[in-house]
Amino acid sequence: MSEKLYTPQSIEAKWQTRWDESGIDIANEDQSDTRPSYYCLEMFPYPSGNLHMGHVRNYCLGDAVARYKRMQGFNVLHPIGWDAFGLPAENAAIKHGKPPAEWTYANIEQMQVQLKRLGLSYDWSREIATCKPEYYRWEQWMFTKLMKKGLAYRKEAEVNWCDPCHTVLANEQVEDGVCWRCDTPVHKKNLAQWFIKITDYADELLNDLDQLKGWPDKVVGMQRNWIGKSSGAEVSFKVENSDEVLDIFTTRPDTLMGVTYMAVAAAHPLALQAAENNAELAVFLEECSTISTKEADVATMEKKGMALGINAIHPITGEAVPVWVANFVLMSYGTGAVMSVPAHDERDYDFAKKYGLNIKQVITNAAGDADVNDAAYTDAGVLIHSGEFDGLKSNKAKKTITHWLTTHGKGEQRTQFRLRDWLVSRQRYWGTPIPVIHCDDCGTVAVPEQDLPVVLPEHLQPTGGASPLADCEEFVNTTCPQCGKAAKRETDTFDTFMESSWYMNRYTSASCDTAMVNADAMEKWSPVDQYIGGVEHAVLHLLYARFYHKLMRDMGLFDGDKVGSEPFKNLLTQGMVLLDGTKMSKSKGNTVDPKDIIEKYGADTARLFTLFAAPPERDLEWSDKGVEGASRFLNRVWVLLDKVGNTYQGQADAKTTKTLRRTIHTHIQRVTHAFEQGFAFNVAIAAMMELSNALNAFEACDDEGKAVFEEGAKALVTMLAPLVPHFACECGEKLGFETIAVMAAWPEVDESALVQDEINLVVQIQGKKRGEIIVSPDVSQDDALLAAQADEGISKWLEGQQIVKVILVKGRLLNLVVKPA
RNA sequence: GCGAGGGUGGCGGAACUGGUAGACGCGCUGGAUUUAGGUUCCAGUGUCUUACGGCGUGAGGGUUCGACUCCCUCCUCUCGUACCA
Repeated sequence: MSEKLYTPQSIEAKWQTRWDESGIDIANEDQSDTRPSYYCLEMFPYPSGNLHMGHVRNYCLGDAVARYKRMQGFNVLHPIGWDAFGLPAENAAIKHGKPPAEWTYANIEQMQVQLKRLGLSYDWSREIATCKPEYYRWEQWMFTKLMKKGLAYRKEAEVNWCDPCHTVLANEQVEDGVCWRCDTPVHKKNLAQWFIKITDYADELLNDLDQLKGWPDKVVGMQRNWIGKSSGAEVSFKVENSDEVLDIFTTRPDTLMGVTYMAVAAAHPLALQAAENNAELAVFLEECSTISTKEADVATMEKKGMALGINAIHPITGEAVPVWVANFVLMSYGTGAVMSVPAHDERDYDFAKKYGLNIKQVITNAAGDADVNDAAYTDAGVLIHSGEFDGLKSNKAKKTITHWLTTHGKGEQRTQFRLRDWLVSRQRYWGTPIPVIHCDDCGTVAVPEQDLPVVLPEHLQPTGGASPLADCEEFVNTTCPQCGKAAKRETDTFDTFMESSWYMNRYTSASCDTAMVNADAMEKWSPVDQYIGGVEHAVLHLLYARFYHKLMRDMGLFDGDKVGSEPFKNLLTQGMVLLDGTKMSKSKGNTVDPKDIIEKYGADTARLFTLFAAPPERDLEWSDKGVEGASRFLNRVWVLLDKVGNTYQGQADAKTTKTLRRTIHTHIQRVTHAFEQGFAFNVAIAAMMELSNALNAFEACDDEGKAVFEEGAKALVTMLAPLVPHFACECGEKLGFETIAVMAAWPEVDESALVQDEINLVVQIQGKKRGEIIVSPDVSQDDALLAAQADEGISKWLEGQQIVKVILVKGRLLNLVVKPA
């Protein structure tokens, strides 16, 4: 018995070696290759050292796509690399006392082996690691160009600061408001930081979303909301007894007459100034500086505030309204100040109630009976208590009031984006050095192109305190490229989203050492035809990558007309891998190690299960029993192939043979359709299982039967090839395929095999199924009705009833609407 | 808080543009093979009901000849929320 079983351990290595030797996974750059090109990309991994099930799922999906497209006749680019900079390497370095570089390179080596065991068809000749100077030098080059264009600039921004550790903490390193290492409360601190002006591209990033027909609607929607274009007015409030002006943005200028106070951020200059001779206020501002910088925390915390003791002058009425500081106003958003209209904004309403501030209703509903006694009235409506603007509807009032402000020099119509400029500097060691030199005389100077790359020293050891780069004299000390005097290098590094924002383009030209990308290669491969990765990247990574692609285009690195302005044509966002309903994670201890599964069942079983257990975009619940089921299926197919060429004593007459052939071709059609419709591999596999079951139930008793059975077996093996490539190759060899199964042509549907002489037509009465009739596929409504009335099981439902309506859905059902006669 | 997505048997899921709900797999039950266990094979398996049949896709309402599918209200879970990647 065991001899009959398929043994993955012995065949998987064999086929992996053959694929390697034949070079079938290398994307062909040869001009003479006339196949259309197809670029399939999975989000590259962070080299944590261990391949987890999330990776396995991601790469099995991508490999199935890449292999399917090769079989469809495409010249496929399917690259892999490493997103190698980042915080975890520094954490590991602190823990193990080894430099992050050492840890990272060792992990990459380990994960290469793990990936290869899965039998993924990668073009390893294009492998990149973002921590290598030959990669990040182009990122540095790009940044210096952006500085020249004025698209990169320096500005103060808040960071999480830990005093004892003397370092900036990532949000992830702040746990319940204290430092993860020393438990000291974290507070905010301002630091000069580098930004890239993504807001200059906000409109294009928004408009080009319309091009992304191959993206899930949800991702497009999330990006649209993230960019958050809104129109409204900028309004200037004079500060009483001062030359200062408080500028605010509002989407509701129609409620301007209802302003009863102003709110500014704790870090706002007006607040800081007022606190200088107000001890109580200073304490409050200090308290505000300890709250989280996370938007979710800011939005859900208790709203607190304090009067600054100064007033602003209402631009229209000239009345004085008090200026408050409020912990929910963010300095990083807009101007760090807002006008407050408690009558028509929920948050302002709650705040006003809490602190006894005035509430002035200026909008009412059409009936004129809306009140604000218990809650804010936030809908649009008609203006009241608004002087000359009374009686205007909200929409009209927005324009009228904005116009009034404009003509009086106190404001103007403005478009505001929720999107903020991209803060790209990090106060960390393991990242791309920002290519800038600080000179006492010349200021901030970009490193000239010929001096790039600024190479990160890889031997340094982080301690958890300040970046070791700052203490590395041979790195820090340099000369000013402009005046030649002694100067210091910037010791901040780039956000790792910088590296992952352009890697998809670098793969097209991985070995190019004269430019960031090669324009011809970009034309051949870009944009990515199919991008696959986790939905957690729906906004940040995917937005930054879209932005970067446009930056590269505008830098003239490729022809935008030929390549296009978007880097990813189609996007598949895969779900997470769960165990017992929660995400598999090391910290929770609910992981399944892919290595164990591969050792026990083979890579193909692991691949088959992850593709079968859930649709790609949904979360996948891990099931050991399900894995066994996948393994059983492969065994059943393996045994099934022994029947090829054999004749049995069955009753497979001509009709049964014809039915089998129809089944084979409807299933080729269904599998192909499932592949084409969003890569629904789970549905495709179910259809292949059905085909396998149908073949298994068939016993050929003549040559015709044998031939059809063989046709079905070959189609099944061919369609399995993108999913379980080792298994399919071995089966293909067994069946005498002319080429190895993974290079075989995808089976084609023979339309003539699909034709049916008669079908089962469902008969419904009042929409409920009451029976079936056997009719010709193109039966007329009248004939179908006669056949239904002639059927005993159906006609009993028609006794004493009058048929008032007949609906025939061709090939599907007949519905009779009746009423008592 | 805000933004987005999901909820179908005991479980994972299927159902083309509104047209037979539960394909396929897991589990379970019974049987065959086996000294036994495992494996493998065969049959059954939404639920209530003796049956006829009724009821069933998170809850409630609506549109329709017909609703898992479209509309409204609500509940709930998941993801993102800008220094994790």
